[in-house]
Amino acid sequence: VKQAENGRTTIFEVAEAAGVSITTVSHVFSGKRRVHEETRQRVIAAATRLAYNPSSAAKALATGRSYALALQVSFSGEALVLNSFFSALLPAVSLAAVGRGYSLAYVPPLEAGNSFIGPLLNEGRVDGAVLVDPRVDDPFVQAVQASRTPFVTVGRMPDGSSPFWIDNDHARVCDLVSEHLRKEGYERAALLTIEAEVSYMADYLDGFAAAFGDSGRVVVAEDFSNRAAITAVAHALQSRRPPDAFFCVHDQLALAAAIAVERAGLRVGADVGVIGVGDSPFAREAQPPLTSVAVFPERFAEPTITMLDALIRGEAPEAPAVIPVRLVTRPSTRR
Amino acid sequence: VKQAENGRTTIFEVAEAAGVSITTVSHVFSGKRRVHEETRQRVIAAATRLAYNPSSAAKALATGRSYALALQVSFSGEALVLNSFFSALLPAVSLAAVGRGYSLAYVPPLEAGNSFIGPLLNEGRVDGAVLVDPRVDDPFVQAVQASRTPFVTVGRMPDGSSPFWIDNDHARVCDLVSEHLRKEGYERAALLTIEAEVSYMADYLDGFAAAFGDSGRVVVAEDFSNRAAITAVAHALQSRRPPDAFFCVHDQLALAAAIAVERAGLRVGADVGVIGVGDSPFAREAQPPLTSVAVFPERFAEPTITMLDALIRGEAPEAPAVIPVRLVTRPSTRR
DNA sequence: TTGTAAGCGTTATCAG
DNA sequence: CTGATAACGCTTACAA
Repeated sequence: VKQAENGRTTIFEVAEAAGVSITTVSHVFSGKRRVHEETRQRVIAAATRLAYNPSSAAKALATGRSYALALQVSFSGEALVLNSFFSALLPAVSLAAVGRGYSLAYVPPLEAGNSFIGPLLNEGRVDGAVLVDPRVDDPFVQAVQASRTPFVTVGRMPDGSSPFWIDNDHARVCDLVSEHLRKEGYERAALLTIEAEVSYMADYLDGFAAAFGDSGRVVVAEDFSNRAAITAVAHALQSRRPPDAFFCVHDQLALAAAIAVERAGLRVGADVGVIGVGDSPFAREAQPPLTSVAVFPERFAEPTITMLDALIRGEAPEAPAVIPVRLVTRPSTRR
Repeated sequence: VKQAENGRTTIFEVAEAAGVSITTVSHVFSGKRRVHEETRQRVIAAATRLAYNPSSAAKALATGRSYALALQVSFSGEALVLNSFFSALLPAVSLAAVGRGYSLAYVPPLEAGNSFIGPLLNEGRVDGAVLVDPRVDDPFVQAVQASRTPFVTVGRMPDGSSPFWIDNDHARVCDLVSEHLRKEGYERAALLTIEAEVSYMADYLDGFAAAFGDSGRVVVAEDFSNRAAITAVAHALQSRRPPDAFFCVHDQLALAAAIAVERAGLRVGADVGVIGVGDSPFAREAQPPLTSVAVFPERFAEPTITMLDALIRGEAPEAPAVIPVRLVTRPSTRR
């Protein structure tokens, strides 16, 4: 019988202790074939007593699977700091992955030509990837596609190239917002957004145009900073027919918009409505509290992992999932 | 010669194509022994042509190392959302890990008894762990110690049980703050903090006591929410000798403190100084802008991975690293 | 400077 | 219901 030199208990030792072959031990752990209950108990007992843990490396070599997934977010820096969606998504996805026996490797945004993209994908370190807010020109996204690694996106591929995605119901967001603003009597809404090549930006542009048509107007901030948004909003407020409401694609932009409105000597709510997306703590605790469309990052976890797991195992994945949203009304859109 | 059935190029195919043994191919890639330059070139050429990538699973099985690290943060939810330090730390650490050939597995905060803690650590999926703001009673932290997995902490173990850590220079934070407040003429500073079993909380309590002695006072908020902090600060301001400055252990608390000060009819800066830690975008863009002690999460990455790598390889790690901080003065502490 | 061959600890294919 | 045994694709003594 083989003895472990490095201290690890091996399948051989368990087999000997239980008086069975390693084949049986393997099957007790994998559940891939029936094992007589009594035998099973003996094996379990022996394994427990010897503190046996199957080596993931050996399993990986034998099966060709690593039982690890990669998760990448396309942005970092302040965009990440200010993104409460991601902060909630990451633990949830990780937990769901772990619940399926996968570990979750976090991949930072990588620059083109980064020499670590290849190894990660081509050395068989991961079985699949979760791409959050993917951009078509992202080097990692391209490498994932090139290496034929199964992947699921959170948010859609902007070019519609992948049918495997989970996304917020952005269309519904637009509907909820437009309906609410109308009901409150706002007439000249503007969409406050930033330039970014992710799918939901297009959704908001389309949805906003559909809901507001020519009466709507699009204001683009340079980036996610307060400074940029304040400048953009201030500028819009000085125009001939200034907007009387701002539909902001992110709470962070909404906060800035509210500040700009007040600096212009107008009242948030009574004069100019401000509404955001995300329902972050910042929206809740702002002065005045901001109306926002709540999204639920935790709900992405299970569908995402389920879909990716199916893809990896070559099974037919379920249809793309659209996660519901909810409007939370607060004083920033009350007249 | 073995042929790959699953499509992967193996070391055997490269060896044959280059007219050498697999041993030589192995050494060309690992660099663990000299290979004649000409031979080396042939091997590289063959490997490139065949798109060879060494199987990480096979490598792991042969060497006993997984080339993966785990990173865990002890908190989640709003505490995580509001923590810009972590959002910057994660990509930086991941990049540094990847630069050393490791992938980085994100481990969510796990509850005691979670059945996935064991496998992750005992199946040899990771060679080491990074524990961010560890708490002594955290199940994962305990499991890491029990499994004898090498680990480095970002922030110290509250019980001082591990000498392998990287931390902000919290003592210096206290010095900078007290010196600054004194210079600006504030005389009755209060420390605004929350209850949490992480090392830096103790640092601030100690540092504050040392700097302000009996003239100092500690105000404890229930949690990191604005509501809790506002309540605590409002209460303190109503006391007999109200503080004339708040030293807040986090920018998030400082923002709330500023709100509470204004609601009490006092002016931030002129009447009551407010100073935070983190120098987050929120501090920068607040009204008035908040004085804050800047910290540099990106600087944690290299020292952390270097230390952990040394530990894993059984080498002597460098001394604990203390990362410098910097005071950023803004109107919230200007009289 | 290079090669041979024995592991590493599983899974999976046959055969009983 | 259970076992032998050949992969899986590397690393690393040991030998030349």
